[in-house]
Amino acid sequence: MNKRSGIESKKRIIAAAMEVFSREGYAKASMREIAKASGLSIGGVYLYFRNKEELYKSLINNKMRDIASKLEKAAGTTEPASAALSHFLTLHLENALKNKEFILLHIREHGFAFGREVKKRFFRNQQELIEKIIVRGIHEGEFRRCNASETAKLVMGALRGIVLSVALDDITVTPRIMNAFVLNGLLRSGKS
Amino acid sequence: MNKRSGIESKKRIIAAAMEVFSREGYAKASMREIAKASGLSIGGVYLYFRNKEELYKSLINNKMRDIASKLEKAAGTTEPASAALSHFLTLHLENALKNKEFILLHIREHGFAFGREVKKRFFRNQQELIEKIIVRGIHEGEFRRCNASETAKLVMGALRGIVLSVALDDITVTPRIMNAFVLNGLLRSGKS
Amino acid sequence: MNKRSGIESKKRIIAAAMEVFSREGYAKASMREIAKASGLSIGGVYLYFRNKEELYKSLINNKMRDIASKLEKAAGTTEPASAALSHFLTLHLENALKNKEFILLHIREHGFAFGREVKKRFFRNQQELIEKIIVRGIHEGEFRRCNASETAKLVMGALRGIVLSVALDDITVTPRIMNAFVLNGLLRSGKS
Amino acid sequence: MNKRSGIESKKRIIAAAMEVFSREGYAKASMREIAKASGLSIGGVYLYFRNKEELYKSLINNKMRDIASKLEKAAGTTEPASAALSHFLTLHLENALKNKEFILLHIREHGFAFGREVKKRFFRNQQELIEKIIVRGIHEGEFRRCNASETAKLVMGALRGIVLSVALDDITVTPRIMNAFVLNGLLRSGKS
DNA sequence: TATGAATGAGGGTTCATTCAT
DNA sequence: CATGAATGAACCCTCATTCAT
Repeated sequence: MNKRSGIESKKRIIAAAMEVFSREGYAKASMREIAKASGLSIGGVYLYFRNKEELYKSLINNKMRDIASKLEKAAGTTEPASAALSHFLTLHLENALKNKEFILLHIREHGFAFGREVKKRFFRNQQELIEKIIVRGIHEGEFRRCNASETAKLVMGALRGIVLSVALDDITVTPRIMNAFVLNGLLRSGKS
Repeated sequence: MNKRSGIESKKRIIAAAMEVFSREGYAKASMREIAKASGLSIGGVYLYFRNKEELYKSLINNKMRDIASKLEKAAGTTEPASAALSHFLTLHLENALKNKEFILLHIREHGFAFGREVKKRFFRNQQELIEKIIVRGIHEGEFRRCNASETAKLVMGALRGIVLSVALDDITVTPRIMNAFVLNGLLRSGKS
Repeated sequence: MNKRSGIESKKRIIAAAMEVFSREGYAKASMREIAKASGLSIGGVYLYFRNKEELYKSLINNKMRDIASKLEKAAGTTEPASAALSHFLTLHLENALKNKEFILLHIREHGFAFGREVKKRFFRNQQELIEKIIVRGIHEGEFRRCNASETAKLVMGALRGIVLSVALDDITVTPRIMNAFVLNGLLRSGKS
Repeated sequence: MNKRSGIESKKRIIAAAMEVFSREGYAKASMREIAKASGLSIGGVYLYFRNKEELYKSLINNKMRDIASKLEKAAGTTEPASAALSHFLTLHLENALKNKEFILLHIREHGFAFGREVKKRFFRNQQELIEKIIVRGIHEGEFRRCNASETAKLVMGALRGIVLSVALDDITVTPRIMNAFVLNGLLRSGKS
């Protein structure tokens, strides 16, 4: 009968749920464990979330919105496209390191029925941000001509994979090298 | 009591398990469903696999070996490094398309206790294959100087992400564009 | 969702478990049946006992302790050894009648892995109590000279068998006759 | 497809079943294990015994008959009652040592539905043999006067318990001491 | 006479969810 | 707001038994 404000309790639950869902995956995570980790009773958790699914969705949506809003800012600058892209990539990488737990959960349960749409939308949005930068880069003569939309897909995919490697396998990647790779590719200048 | 050869039954189970595990993930997949999908009774499945974990591991290991052996061949050629890499990337992509189901399962349960090591080893091996090509490329003057090991990580990561996007979001990526991206990057030649 | 106090529920489970285990033996007894007999749901039983084994062990240990403590008192008296032994035997018999169910379970699963040690210890202790009485009886000139330890084994064994007959086959044995048998044997005095 | 005579196979099954039933108890013993231990396939066992219950009953009955016939002979002698009883007890003890496995199974599953009657009959018969000896002993002036029927129960019970101790706890009991105990009791001659 | 693949009921156990307090 | 005892469906797995070969 620990009296706490509702908001305080809700926050504790969300934090605990993030921890447990990340560690165990949606299916194996148990409400009992989440309750214990949040210092509430089982019944207490159900006071704030109608059921497991809702708790999970709420988690995903909140985090997703947080991250998306941070990333969007980075794409709106007027600096040269190459710098903007570097900026964007670096931010993604930093974000991944800060939210390892979430990234893992996110990937693991990507195909999962709940929140599937939110996730797809997120990636579509990110891809569009990249595409805009690429288009601008080509327009301003900085980037070589290419199918911007297709290339954005690739950059997004590559970014995703790199983030994945970092989160999943504790691989370290410095933003500098990543940016160089995306901008220059592997070939020596002058070749094609 | 439909009599079938043991081998036939085992194959049916493996196919069914792949389907169900991919769709539901390890934890949510039920032996009942796998049994039904394979046209056997529950007990029948346990005739061929001691338990759920063993069935899963067997699945992962077999598929992994298959794929790895195919990919290894591609890296052993003597063609120019750029062609070899293109080759390698293309094969990975094609492989992903053919094994969508497995790729999904694989990523979803990557951090999962069973078979974790097999998976890590697979990626480490792939990364080494890439590194060799890069080293050769630099040596033969085709690739620009860079930290081969770090770059291999990036290429592997990027490839992984692209494959993931293809498998997860039904995004279409043509090998040609992917190869161009990896080799040339985004910048126009002559810039850095 | 009949609300009851936890203690109340635990008692009901223990009583039900005793009944079912005794009737069916450990292996055949089912948690489902125990649950039903205790008026709880399956899950309810698992609220109080982690698993079947623990429930069984808890049962055995508790009952064993109860019985042992009652019997120990009887052996500590200062009356003549013959009276003390009669006392002890009578108590054992009465106890058997009161705990028929448990005696049955106990014998049935004696060799059973769980609780095997507890049971052996119980009998060893009882045997030692008997031995002390015999030693005293010989010392005080009441009992004939004999190997006290060997004889204690026999008395314990005989007692065990008599108890068994009573519990298993609904044979009636009066303490008076039993005591006479143990003290006098079958031969007429003066013979050997 | 090992060709063997039917009788040979049946014997092998019975031996294997005795071993497995004794080790595991009826409920936990599995037909699979019995089959394997007898060197036959599962189906092979079912060729000789309609089901598990029948196999068990067959086992019990056979062994019971064997043992009973051996013991009956000992009770028919014309020697003095005390010698006859000693003889009888000794035989029981020797028999127990030779058939430890079976004794264990027998006690464990005594209350078990199948074969319960056979077992009761066996003990009733043994008890009657003892009673006859006691009646004769009293008649011939060798035994003190007592309720022969009640005392026979006790002797049977005691014997059973001693046999149990020997089989269950690997306690060693010499026939000499056991006979002395049963005949003389604990008190010094001359007392009562 | 013998095999062993196949079946499916049933057993132990977990866990999301409810509700009286 | 909060608790935690209680429920019961569903899970993994075993095993007696059958039957095509």
